[in-house]
Amino acid sequence: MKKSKREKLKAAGWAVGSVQEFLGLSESDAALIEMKLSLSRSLRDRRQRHGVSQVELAKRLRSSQSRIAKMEAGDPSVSMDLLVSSLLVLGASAADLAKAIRGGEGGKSRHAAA
Amino acid sequence: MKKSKREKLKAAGWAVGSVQEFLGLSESDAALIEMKLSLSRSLRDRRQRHGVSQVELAKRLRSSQSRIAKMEAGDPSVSMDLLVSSLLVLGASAADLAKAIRGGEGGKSRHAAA
DNA sequence: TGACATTATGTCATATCTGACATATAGTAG
DNA sequence: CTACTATATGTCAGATATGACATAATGTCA
Repeated sequence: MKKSKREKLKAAGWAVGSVQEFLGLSESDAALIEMKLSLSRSLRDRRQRHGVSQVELAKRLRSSQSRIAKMEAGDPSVSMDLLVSSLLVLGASAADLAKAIRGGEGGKSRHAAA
Repeated sequence: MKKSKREKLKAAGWAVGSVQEFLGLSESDAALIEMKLSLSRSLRDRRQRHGVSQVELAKRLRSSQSRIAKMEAGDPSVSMDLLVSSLLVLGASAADLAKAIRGGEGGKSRHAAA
């Protein structure tokens, strides 16, 4: 898929949502990126709701704090596998994942459950 | 996550469904693997329904026929990113993806739509 | 202010994934 | 049988992702 474009996106600072428009990004490339961003938002939400620090999550994942940070920052260098693994480790179900992929759960609901 | 276990799984021939049991596979590792298998089944289904050959799909993805075959065979060497990209290229929507991840659409419905 | 916890950013060696290629194995038609 | 198309399997050099590490922000509490 040519990673260079994703790098450019990151560099450009871009507003979240509807990524595509600004460079010749194919329909499906854009969709994939938005999915990953949605997952990364879900990850931060879920981690915080569970009161887990990045360091703690890194331990559970046998990864490192810096990689968790990159995940949550939507860094292009993180794979979908890692994002999904992280959510699973935080107890997300397949249904939760499905919702996250759709873009659901992105914003903080005002009166969220624990 | 230690890829070695996945390799073993592949080597063992395993029956599809409920992968976990047989080696000390963590709950979430197993879930990830089952998700990927579900995606690979969806991929084959969708590709065939669309009457697209592996060679043709490879072209659209700028990948190669052998990689498509590996994807559909559930080879441990394929990333979730690639599986998802492939489905997207075949016109799958986020909702379709969500369903696939859940394990939905695994079996061929007898009177499926085009 | 300082001491501490948490998160962000950058770099790098190594592990893993990827496309390409060769080749094998069906299946089908002539 | 041959020729052709589709799919499977193995290998490998090059690309990308990964964990680890250092270090910089940022925040909090006294």
